[in-house]
Amino acid sequence: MARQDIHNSGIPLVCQSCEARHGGICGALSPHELVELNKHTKRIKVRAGTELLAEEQPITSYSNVISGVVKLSKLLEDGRQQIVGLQFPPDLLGRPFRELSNVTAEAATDAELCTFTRAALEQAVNGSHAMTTRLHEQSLRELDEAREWMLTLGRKTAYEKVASFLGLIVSAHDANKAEPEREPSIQLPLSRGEMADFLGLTIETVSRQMSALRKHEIIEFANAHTVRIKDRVALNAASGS
Amino acid sequence: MARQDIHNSGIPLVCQSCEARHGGICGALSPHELVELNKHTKRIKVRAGTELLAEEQPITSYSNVISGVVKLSKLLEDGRQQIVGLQFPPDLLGRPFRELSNVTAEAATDAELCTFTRAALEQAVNGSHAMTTRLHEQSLRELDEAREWMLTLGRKTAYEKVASFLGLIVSAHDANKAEPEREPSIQLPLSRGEMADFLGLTIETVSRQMSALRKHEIIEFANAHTVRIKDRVALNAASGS
DNA sequence: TCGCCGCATTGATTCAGATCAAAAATGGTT
DNA sequence: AACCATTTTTGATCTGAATCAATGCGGCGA
Repeated sequence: MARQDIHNSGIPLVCQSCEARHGGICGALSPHELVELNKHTKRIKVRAGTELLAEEQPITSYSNVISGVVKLSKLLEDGRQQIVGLQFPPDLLGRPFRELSNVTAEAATDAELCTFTRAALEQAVNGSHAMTTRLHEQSLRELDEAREWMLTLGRKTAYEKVASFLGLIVSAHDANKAEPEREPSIQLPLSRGEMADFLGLTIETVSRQMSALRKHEIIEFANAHTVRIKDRVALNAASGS
Repeated sequence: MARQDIHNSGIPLVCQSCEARHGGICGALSPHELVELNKHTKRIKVRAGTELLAEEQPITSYSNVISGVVKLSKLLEDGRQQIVGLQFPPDLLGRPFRELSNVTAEAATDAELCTFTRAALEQAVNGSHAMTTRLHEQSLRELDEAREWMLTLGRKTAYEKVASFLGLIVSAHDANKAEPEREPSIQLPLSRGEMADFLGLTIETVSRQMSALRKHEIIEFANAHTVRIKDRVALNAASGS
C-alpha cells in the first residue's frame, strides 16, 4: 500500500504494526533512531498477575505497555495496600533516573510489553531532544493523575469514588475509539479487591456501591467484570465533579 | 574571600547569596546562563495567603521558592478541598509544558520567590541539557511524593496520618540542617484546617490526634503552631511505616 | 489593659464505611 | 454434569471519624 510505503519506510517491522507507537515515546524517534532502539528491544507477553517491578528493587528494564493494563502499588509493613496508578497503552513503565523502583508494578490483565534496557533508553534520550520532552510529559501526566486521585481519596464518598473509577476506565476506553460510544460496554481490568485497593475502601463497600449504581440505572452488568455504562452523564455527576 | 572569588565570579549578585540556588534548577546553569536568566527575573516577597496560581487559569510565570512554604490544592465544585502538595525551597512552582495550571498554589507562610517568565524558562531549558534533567527530576520527585501521600490518604488511620504529616515537616526541617537535631522544635506551616485538608480529615480530628500524640509524649506544644518532637523514633512508628 | 474575634480544643452524638458472617454466583476441573 | 475453590454480593453489627455544640485561648486593636 502506497501510504505505508511512504510512512513506514525504514521502520522496524514490529513497530509498523505497533498500536502504541504514535502516542508513546517511540513516536518521538526518527526511523533511524527507532532502528537503533529496536536492536535492544524485546516484545513480550505476560499473564495477569505477573510482577514486573518490585518496590525497593533495582529497575533492570523499561517497557512500553502495548496492550493490557498494569497496576502500580505500594505496601505498608502490615500488608495494607494502595494502588497508586494504572498504566494503559502507550505508557512507559519504569522510573527514569533512578536505580530503585518505589512502586510494585504488576500486570492487572494479560498484557503485551515492549521492553528494553536502561542503557538503550538512555541512548535514545541522549540522542533526541523530542524523546526527552516526551518522557517528561509522561511524568507530568502521571503527576496530574496522581493529584487528581489524591482529591478522590481524601475528599470523596465511597459512592463518588467508585463512580470516579468507572469514569477513569471509560476515559481509557474512549481513548481507543475514534469517537465515544453512547453506552459503552467495558471489561473492568481490576477485581473488586483491586478496586478497593485503588479507592481506599474494602471489597464489600466497593460491591455495595456498584450495586447502588446499578439500582440507579447508571450501569448494568453482564457479569462482575463486564459493565455497560447506561448513563454517562449521570455517572459523571455521581463522581462528584 | 578567596573561596567566593573562585566560585562566584560572574554570577549575579542576587544569586550569590541565594540559599535555594544549589539544590534548585539554577544550580544546573553556567555563570553565563545564570546571567541570562537573571535578566528576566524578579525577586519578590509575598504574605501568607497570597494566591500564586489558580486552577484552570493560565500560568503567567514560574517561580523558585526561596523561603517559606507554598501549598498546592484542588477543589471540588461543592467546596471540598484537598491539598495535593507542599513546596519547600528550592522547589520550582508552575507546571512546565502547559498553559493552564491544574492546581491552585497559595503561600502557606510568608514566602520569598524568584520569578521569571515562561519564555525565560524555555530559553534556559533549550540551552541546557542539565537544566532539562533537573526539571524532569523535580517532576519525578513530586510524583514520588504524591504517590507516597496516596498511600497515606487511602490506607492510614487519622492518628497515622497526623504523625505522617509531622514526619514530613520534620524531614523538611532536617534538610536545612547539617545533621538532624534530636528534639527539633518546629514551626508548623499549616493551620489545623489546612492540615485537615492535606490529610483528608476534619479540623476536630486533627486536633484530637495532635492531643493524642502529646498525651503519648511524642510531641509537645509551645503553642498551637510550635511543636517540639520529643521522640522521633516513636513518631516514625506512629506514622505506620 | 480590656474586650473581641478567629482559631483550637474538648465533649456528645451520629453516621458512613469497616468488620464479621453467610449466601450466591462464577469458573475451572475432573 | 457435579464438584470445589474463589470471587462477589448481601445482611447484621460495630466503630472511627464526622458532625454538632460548647468552651478555651491568644493575639491584636482600641
